[in-house]
Amino acid sequence: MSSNRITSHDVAREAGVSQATVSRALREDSQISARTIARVREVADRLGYVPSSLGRSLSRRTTGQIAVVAELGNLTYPDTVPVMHDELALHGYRMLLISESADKELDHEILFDGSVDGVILTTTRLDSTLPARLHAKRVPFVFLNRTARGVVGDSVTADNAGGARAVAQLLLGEGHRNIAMLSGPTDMSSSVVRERAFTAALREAGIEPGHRPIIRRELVHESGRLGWGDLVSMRERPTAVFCGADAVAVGLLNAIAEQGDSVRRPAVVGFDNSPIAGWPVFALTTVDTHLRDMARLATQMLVERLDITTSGAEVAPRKVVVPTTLTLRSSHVGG
Amino acid sequence: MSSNRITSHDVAREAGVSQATVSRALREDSQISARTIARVREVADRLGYVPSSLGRSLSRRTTGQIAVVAELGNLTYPDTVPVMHDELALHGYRMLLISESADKELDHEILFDGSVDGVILTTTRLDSTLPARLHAKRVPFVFLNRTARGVVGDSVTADNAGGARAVAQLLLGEGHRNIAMLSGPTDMSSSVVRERAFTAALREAGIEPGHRPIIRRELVHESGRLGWGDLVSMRERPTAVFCGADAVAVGLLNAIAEQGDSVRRPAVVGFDNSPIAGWPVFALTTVDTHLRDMARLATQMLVERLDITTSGAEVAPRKVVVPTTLTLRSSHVGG
DNA sequence: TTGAAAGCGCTAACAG
DNA sequence: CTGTTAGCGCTTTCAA
Repeated sequence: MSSNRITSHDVAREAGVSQATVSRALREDSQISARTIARVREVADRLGYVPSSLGRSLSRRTTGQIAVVAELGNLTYPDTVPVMHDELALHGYRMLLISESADKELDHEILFDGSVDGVILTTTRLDSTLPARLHAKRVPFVFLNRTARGVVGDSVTADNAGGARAVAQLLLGEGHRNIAMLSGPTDMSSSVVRERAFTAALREAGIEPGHRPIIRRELVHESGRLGWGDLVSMRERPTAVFCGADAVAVGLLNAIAEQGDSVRRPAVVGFDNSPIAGWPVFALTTVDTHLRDMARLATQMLVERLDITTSGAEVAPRKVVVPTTLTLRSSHVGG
Repeated sequence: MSSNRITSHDVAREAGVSQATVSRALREDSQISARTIARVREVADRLGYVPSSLGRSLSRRTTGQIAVVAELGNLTYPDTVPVMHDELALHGYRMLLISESADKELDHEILFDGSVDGVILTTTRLDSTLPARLHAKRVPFVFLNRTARGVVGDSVTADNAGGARAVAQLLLGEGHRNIAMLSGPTDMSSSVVRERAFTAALREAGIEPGHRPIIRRELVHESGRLGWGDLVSMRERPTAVFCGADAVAVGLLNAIAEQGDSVRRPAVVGFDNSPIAGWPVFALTTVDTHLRDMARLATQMLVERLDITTSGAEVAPRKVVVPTTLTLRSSHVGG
């Protein structure tokens, strides 16, 4: 039935002050007398008053909320989301986690209906219209490890090209001459860059097209399993495989494990250095993208952007590229 | 500078109707003439008008938003969150994902400040004050695979006791007589029930206390690794280990793998049947709690509860217990 | 079928 | 230091 919500009016009446005074006292806003503050506080506590974020947001024209668009299936983000959450809290913002699956694009209505002050994009595809729509609606945003076609915006990206080149050199140095890549979709900026740099490095080393087959799928566990099926059916089976993400590499290693010890395992290298890569059963050699650092950086950039926007100033978008680190374990030696 | 937001007033002016008519037309609310609806729609689209959820929520006294309190470290929830999201969407609700870490309890302010209509609790500890506070503030909620001490509320739980008993029988049937348990914290309802039922089953089978050691830690990967350290230091090393969650079992198997093939591996059984349990490298025998079904059920219960609350009726809390299924793979035979 | 007006709970001038 | 008064953008009577 009736909404039992306690409002600032209730507190005001009970404390014998005006509603505005309650509002101020609870925010320690202007110079309200210590006595009044104490009294209002006491009454508010006693009544269990919690200010309505709806009323506040509507009145202030700012919500203090930031949306993080993340993909649940992605193994890397249980790591990064807490970082963003804490960094946002540090600056007085609340995090709204928007979960997105690769298959179905969300309507994203919540990003446009005034529920949030800004957005961190971690899943955006190259041809997504989302960034442009955010731009048109003046919703500040930042890309984390992604970019979109023809869209200007703050971004933090790993040095995907450098990482991929390092992998190429590692594998070539180990003597491999037939190296496959289990790459990601062509509309995923990070994956495209990795693939391109990797291919280029192999080409420069004189590896022929037939000896650098590329298979593209979503960068998920299942793709690694499917990839193994593709590899074994090749006439000359590659001796090494570069996976566009750790999730794929792990799927591949799982598929191989399923065959038992009979098969000769190719060298396998991943990308991301997600926690699972370090699990002894995989001991995955991979490229550390320092995602937690990237997440913190992206968050800070968005917060700064929010300040800039509020102040009415104009500052050009900033693009930060974070160096990667090759992380050697044992999967890059075949078995 | 100024907030460029387009409001229903802007649309009204442009369409030559009143603001109220815009509101109605866009909701196809009362009997607005088809012509007016069409015109308003056209103008709204052209102007890129998106209704403010703040204004709507404040006016309606209901937000259409449901918070899901989940733990990011938990391996099971990338599976369940999409289920809840879709089920909520089906009923016209939006999901707000609140990430919680085991270490630091969030302030949960957002659950009380009018931002949401209801809450799904998936991480609550036995002695958490959260459920009681929600109850006091009349915020409808439902427990998913959890309960709290002395709190009445709708809940969906797995038959944790039945599952644990099934594991005991399996291990006893395999001839084990010295069975350890890597259990969870004593303030986690699901874990407490599993441990209690398991211990009882072993006791009934005449297994002596010294042959059913229990080690309690958070139900996370790291605990499995630490647990292996504890096990190897025992005078009579257990031949089988029951883990309170798949995450622990996987950590344990990882620790064992680290030692190489030299060690005799104990039988290992997990709980949850999270996707990782099915990975060939682990082939984890475990108890399927059918978490996706549970998640759907919990969501439906909350939606019903919301309807009940709105209608002003009184319906006693419902407790649903979902049967578990023992899922045999190969980890329950030692090596 | 539509408009005018009140109000959801808060913040923010403006007085005093 | 505190009260009064306008809104923030929407929904919802009540009239017309």
